Amino acid sequence: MDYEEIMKQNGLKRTKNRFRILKILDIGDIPLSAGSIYNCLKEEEIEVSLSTVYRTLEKLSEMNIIRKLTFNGDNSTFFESIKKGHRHYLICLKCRSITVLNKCPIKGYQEDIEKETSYIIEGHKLDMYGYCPKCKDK
Amino acid sequence: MDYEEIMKQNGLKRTKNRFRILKILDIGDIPLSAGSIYNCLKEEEIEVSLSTVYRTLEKLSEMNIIRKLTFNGDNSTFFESIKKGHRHYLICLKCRSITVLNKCPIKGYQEDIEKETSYIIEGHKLDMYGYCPKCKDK
DNA sequence: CTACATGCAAACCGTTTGCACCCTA
DNA sequence: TAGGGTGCAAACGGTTTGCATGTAG
Repeated sequence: MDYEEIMKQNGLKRTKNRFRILKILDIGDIPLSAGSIYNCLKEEEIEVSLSTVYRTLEKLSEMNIIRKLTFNGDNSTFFESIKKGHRHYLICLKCRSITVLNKCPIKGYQEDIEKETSYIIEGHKLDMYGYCPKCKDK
Repeated sequence: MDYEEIMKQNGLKRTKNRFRILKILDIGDIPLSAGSIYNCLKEEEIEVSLSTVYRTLEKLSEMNIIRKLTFNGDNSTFFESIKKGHRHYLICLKCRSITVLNKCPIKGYQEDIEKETSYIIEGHKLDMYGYCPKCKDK
């Protein structure tokens, strides 16, 4: 089901702003903060207010079209399209750059924890922290 | 090496406030926010300002006596003693309670990523998200 | 035409900082 | 008694919200 469908079903209007924000999140390969999405739009000479960006991101999160992420050491929230699938991240402790990791080593762990704790596990988040090739030598 | 030694070596004074905060972090078994530490102190009828709590936590983090943690969906930072060792967490998406998981499924993954990406990996963070036994039925 | 979307400015809230005073070593 | 520690209030920065206006359906 595509974005238009999902929006229609949830009674959301399909506005230019929403599609622009979705496009930015679809094209980029790393999670973006509200502020950097806002800056992308500005660079494209598109006028949107920051609050619209936040409100849009909130709506899209509620509709499970995008997901919110936070990382240790960052004071802002990041967003990425659900289409990116299940992934992990490698954060540089110096320059804060984000690298995507597609390999997931968890597998059976989730089921183990579910049995042990009687929780219903919805998902997990695994981030690696270290120094990227550019920063590690300095 | 104990806390006193570490503080002495870093030229930090050993004040009552610092030991009180360390004690709270040592006793508790789950990560705490600055605000909840502040409240603990209040309950013990100890007068400390919130900014002292923050400054202390910052110092202790720099000295690697405690570590900072952030979780998806929380807007505050959590702290725990390094003495707790390497652990993972299970966060309830409804009541936001935190459960500690001692099993770590990562092992070889870290080395694999190090080779693949040429990063120096310092550590990783794995959190599970789901619904706790109390919340899952509601 | 109606309900949702948006811009703007103000409010929010966790966190940080400047400054004067206090206390440990 | 010197230099770090602390309280208080103000500043900060990311995020949210109230309100009046704009626009999709």
